[in-house]
Amino acid sequence: MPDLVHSANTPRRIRQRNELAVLRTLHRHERLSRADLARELRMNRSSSGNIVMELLAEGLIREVEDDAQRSTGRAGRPGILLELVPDAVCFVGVEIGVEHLTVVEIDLDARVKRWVQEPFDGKAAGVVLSLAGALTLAFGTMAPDHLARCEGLGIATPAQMDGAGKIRVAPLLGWRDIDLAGLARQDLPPTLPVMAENDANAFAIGATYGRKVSHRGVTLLINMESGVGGGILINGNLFRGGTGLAGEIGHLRMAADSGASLEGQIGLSWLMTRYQVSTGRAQVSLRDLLQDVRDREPSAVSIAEDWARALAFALSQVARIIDADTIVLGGSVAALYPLVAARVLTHLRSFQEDTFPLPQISVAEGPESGAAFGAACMMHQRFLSLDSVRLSEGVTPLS
Amino acid sequence: MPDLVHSANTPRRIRQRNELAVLRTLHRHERLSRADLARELRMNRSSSGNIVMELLAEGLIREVEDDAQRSTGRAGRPGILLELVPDAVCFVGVEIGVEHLTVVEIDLDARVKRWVQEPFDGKAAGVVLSLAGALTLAFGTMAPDHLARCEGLGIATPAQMDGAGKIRVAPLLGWRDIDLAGLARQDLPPTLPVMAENDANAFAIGATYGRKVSHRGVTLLINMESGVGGGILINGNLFRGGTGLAGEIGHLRMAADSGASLEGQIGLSWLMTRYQVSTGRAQVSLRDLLQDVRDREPSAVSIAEDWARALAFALSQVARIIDADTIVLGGSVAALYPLVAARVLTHLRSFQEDTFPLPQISVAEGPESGAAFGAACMMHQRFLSLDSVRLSEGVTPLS
DNA sequence: GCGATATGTTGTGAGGCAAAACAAATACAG
DNA sequence: CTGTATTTGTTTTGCCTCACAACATATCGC
Repeated sequence: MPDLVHSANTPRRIRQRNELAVLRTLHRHERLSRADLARELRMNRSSSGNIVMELLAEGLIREVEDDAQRSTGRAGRPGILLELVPDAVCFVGVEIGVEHLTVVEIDLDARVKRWVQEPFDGKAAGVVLSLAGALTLAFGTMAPDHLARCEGLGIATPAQMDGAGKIRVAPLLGWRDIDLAGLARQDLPPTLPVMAENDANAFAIGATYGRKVSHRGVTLLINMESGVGGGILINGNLFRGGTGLAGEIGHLRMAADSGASLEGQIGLSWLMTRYQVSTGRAQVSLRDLLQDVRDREPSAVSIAEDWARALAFALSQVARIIDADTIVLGGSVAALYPLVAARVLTHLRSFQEDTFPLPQISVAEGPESGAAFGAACMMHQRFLSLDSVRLSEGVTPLS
Repeated sequence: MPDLVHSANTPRRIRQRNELAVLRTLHRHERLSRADLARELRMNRSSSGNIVMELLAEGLIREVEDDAQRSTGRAGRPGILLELVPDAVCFVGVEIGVEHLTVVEIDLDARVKRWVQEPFDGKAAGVVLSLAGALTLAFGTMAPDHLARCEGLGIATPAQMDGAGKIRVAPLLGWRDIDLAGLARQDLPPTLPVMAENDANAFAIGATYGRKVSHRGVTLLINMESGVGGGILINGNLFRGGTGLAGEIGHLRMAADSGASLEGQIGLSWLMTRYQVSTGRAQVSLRDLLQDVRDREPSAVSIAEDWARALAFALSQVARIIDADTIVLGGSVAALYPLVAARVLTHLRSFQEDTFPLPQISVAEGPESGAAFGAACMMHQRFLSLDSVRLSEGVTPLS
């Protein structure tokens, strides 16, 4: 976060800020001319032209060849559209989970170029083997020139992180006090930025990153699997909280006088256990439960109703505190939501006063939702921020 | 909020940023020399000297005369200490409450120069009379040259505000859809910045503003009177949420299957009602209750215990979601906290896993806690931000 | 008294943006 | 088809801000 007080503002920094502004604007709007950029950023055409010239030379952007776009209908000389060069750089996200290693590679457009997953016993492997396996899966088959274009590695793990990015404790993996990013840097080019992040937070970043909408405002992401995690985004930026645990709502209490946690009432484990009891079958799956709910099977509907009520309670608690205007549900259990959306909204309304605005609720979909993708997006976001390594090239050590 | 994308960065803006950085650093550190400033802001001594020269000419800062400070013990020429000129500007905060009008005036050091309160029936008065009364109380006795130095008016009311700063609805006052700041501007110099804010949010700003500590991190403020309001600060900046209602925890539900709200279990009304019932007395006061708790009067202790438990539950819910590292309790009811702090912490610990760090809890004190003071601080903060009017002097209308 | 050290000030140079002027490319009117 | 209006991209000029280096100033310690 660029702190007004602690950063000097030199003429060189102006240029860096403006270059980033051009890149970010181009990422948002896909294709713009130099004049469009000047209008959007409220700078002179001469300035935008100058900055564009530099970015063209760096190979980060290019002029669009497509002549179909040229006929604009307006009078005047048509502008030359500019766009990001997707393959100019790449970003890799890795998720070290309890059961899988997942690797996602995205380009400068933040589009997925590669998705790899392999089974993995995170608890048994230990830190060193886990990391080695993840790095091999990520970079093992990558050509040297491709690796050289990599501008960031993000690592997501189910761990509590401290403010400095070190793992405080990861119960599911049995880890404690580990500087995962630091360890990874030892086996990678020294210029490659590496960051580690909690998997729920990474998921939160990824779940909204591609979308044009909802970059503005407060978004709550909830990831529902066996456990229930969450993350909060404020104006598209991750809100980590005082100790990196913001949004971790799985252990939210359902009442002062009850030991029940949210995770225990809307998580996959609880759903499957209840479904198992109600059907009497030994083998049950989420897919079956969903079908039974669709078929209005009474016992399944009852389970779904309880789920909806617990979810609505949690959402109302969170909405009351952070006043989120958008809520995105992810994880396999999220598939249950569309079947009971009306019930959730009814409960939500009953928990709030009439004047309190209800948030928009949607379900995350597609392969582009997951902690690995989010970790890659985190590095993409970093590349387009003032922390970018591109900016530190010119620093000279104090003599 | 300075948006990287939507603001051009001109050489002129560098200077503005750096002037602000000097003012803010001086506000934080009280007294610094030019060389100190250069080190702190990582700029050249010549630059800091140049900026200081300009600020001296503007009359916002001055050189300290006090020669006692000069002997530093170190070798080398001692620096000339600089400090803000407190009376160079002033900021006024107004609280239009249900029962009182309150006005607070602070100086550039953010110290209280004036505090006025008068009884008032907000519900009966209506918008126009309320505002007129508030403005008269604030500016009626102010000399013209003093008014000219006023650089901001903040208005706090018990109202839901939208993102643009307009009142959506204020149930306690019976108001709806009112642009309070706009109305106030009509009767004031056009250059005077005016902002309206929810009283709980204003309180939150004020409760931490003076302190050197806790400017960093996430702070939750809770104001407990008849009602219970709250506000969230992230790195010293108010977090308003998607619709300006973040931190409004008074109506937090205590359980999914109960209609009880937090306000109904820790607010002043509930405390007094229960105390009244337990003592059988017709007239009871908070002061009496506190004394009875100190005297270990069993029924009073029981009330306090329930209060502690409900408070701990609410704090644990909030901590789980926003991961606050600091909690500040305010309002008259907060006086109960020191008597049961240990109980609250015990409950809080029982609601959380062992690995979850507990926040620091403290009680706001002194006249410098209140919505009016907070509203004044909000304008002080604005003066030292990029939104400051000082910066818009040089803008030329587009030709 | 003298060197060491730190501060404040001055002059020079480089980097960045805005404004204005100009060349290029298109639409439209006649 | 020609000329005008309009918009874009480029070039030139000038101004502003900062960093750097050099110098004058002030204090401490020997």
